[in-house]
Amino acid sequence: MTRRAPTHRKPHTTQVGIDVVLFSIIDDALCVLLINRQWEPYAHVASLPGAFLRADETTQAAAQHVLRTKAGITRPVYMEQLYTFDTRGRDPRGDFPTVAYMTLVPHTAVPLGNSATTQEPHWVPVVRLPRLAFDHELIVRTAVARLRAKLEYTNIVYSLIPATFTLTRLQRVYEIILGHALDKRNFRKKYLSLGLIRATRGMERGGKQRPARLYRFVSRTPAQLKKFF
Amino acid sequence: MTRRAPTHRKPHTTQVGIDVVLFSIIDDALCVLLINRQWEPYAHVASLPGAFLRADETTQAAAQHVLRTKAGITRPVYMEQLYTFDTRGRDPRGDFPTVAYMTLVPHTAVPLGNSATTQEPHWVPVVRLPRLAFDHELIVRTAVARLRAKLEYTNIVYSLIPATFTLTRLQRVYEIILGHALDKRNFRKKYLSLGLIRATRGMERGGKQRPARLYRFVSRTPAQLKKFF
DNA sequence: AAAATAGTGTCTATAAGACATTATGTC
DNA sequence: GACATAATGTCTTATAGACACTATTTT
Repeated sequence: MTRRAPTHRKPHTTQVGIDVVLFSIIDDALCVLLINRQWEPYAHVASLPGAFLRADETTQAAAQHVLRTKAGITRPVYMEQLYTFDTRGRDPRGDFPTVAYMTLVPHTAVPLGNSATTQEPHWVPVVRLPRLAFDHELIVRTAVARLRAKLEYTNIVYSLIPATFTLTRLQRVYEIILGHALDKRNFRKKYLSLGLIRATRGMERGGKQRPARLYRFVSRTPAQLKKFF
Repeated sequence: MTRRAPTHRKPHTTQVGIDVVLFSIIDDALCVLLINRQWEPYAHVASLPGAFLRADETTQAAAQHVLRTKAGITRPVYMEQLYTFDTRGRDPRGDFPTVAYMTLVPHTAVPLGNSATTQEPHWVPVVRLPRLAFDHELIVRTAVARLRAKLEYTNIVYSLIPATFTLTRLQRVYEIILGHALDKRNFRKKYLSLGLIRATRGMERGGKQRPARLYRFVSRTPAQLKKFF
């Protein structure tokens, strides 16, 4: 930021929006958390949970605040800034930029149920998006694209699955997000060679079949990989 | 953006910064355009050209306006939104977010020289950055990382070189930005196989040696590639 | 033993990387 | 003809992708 010449014009200020795209895998579908708007504009239309940036708050803190108050998420999850949207005419109240964040949580981490502050949050598969308020469809599509891309060269799936998981489950998550089937043997060969996960001593029982070995991520913090999928 | 409940609190508004990282290749170095600040804070310290977002202006339009007024760039160049920075304490005048854009121009497109509005713009190799105002060093580093990454899977180099160019020159640009040497035969084999560029009938004369064939990009618009470098 | 999913290896095709010589201009 | 850069191809290695059967548990 460069300071302007000292003119006498009052500096322009604007509201800044914060929107959060919260992804989770539910019932073998990539879902996004939506709420129903209560007031105009777009009353009763689905939208992303969001807020206005408040004084002395960073956009990241604001996004975390949205997660807490709108989705009841308190545990740390993966979160990254997605993009700052400011298409003209996105909001009938006037133009202002909105900083969108993308977050990932295992579905077990999200308490659902309506409360006074939660405005009927609900999960919707991204392939069945309803009409969304503002430019939120664009935001969701951008987030899906980012998620798919990042899946290929980072380890961020760790944030979508429980601490321990079977390789079949991990592969399923990849298939759900990427939208196409993967070869079982190639997936295992490649994933194990990355060194990101390690076998535990546990087995997943409960099915009517041979139990599967449980794995876990060596590290549950974001990492970039040279080569991936 | 979700509208808040109709409280009686006045909505918070803030200034929004716009900063532009303008890259060009000059004298075989990746350079960034800096200006010298005239006023506090950080008077006489180098900084990125920037501005405050004005009323009824998109961030992209604001970035383009900065390009025009601070760097004299009128021709279309490659520009993309980089990231929105809002680290605490970046600006002693208070915290507000700043939307950074990254743009690329061939050095021939940039008229240099000081004018009333240009505050001594000058090109500085990114490997020899001086002290920068605010969090501009972080912004430049982020931009360099983005540029390097994008070089590998997009065709955006077209915006850094003249309309026609030799393969040696193109390779040089890649080497300069990536920071390491590339094999001549492998580079040509791979680049030509991508189908992004086409040989012209022209040759580059002027040296004391065998003239080199001139090529040009088939399309000078951004494109994503499946595989690249 | 039937059902259901777990788990495993080879072969082929493609891409990446190392590497040196000949060609064609200018002076 | 000396100089300077242009232009070109092969071989090796690594990675990606296709592909099918055996193993282990539950009921």
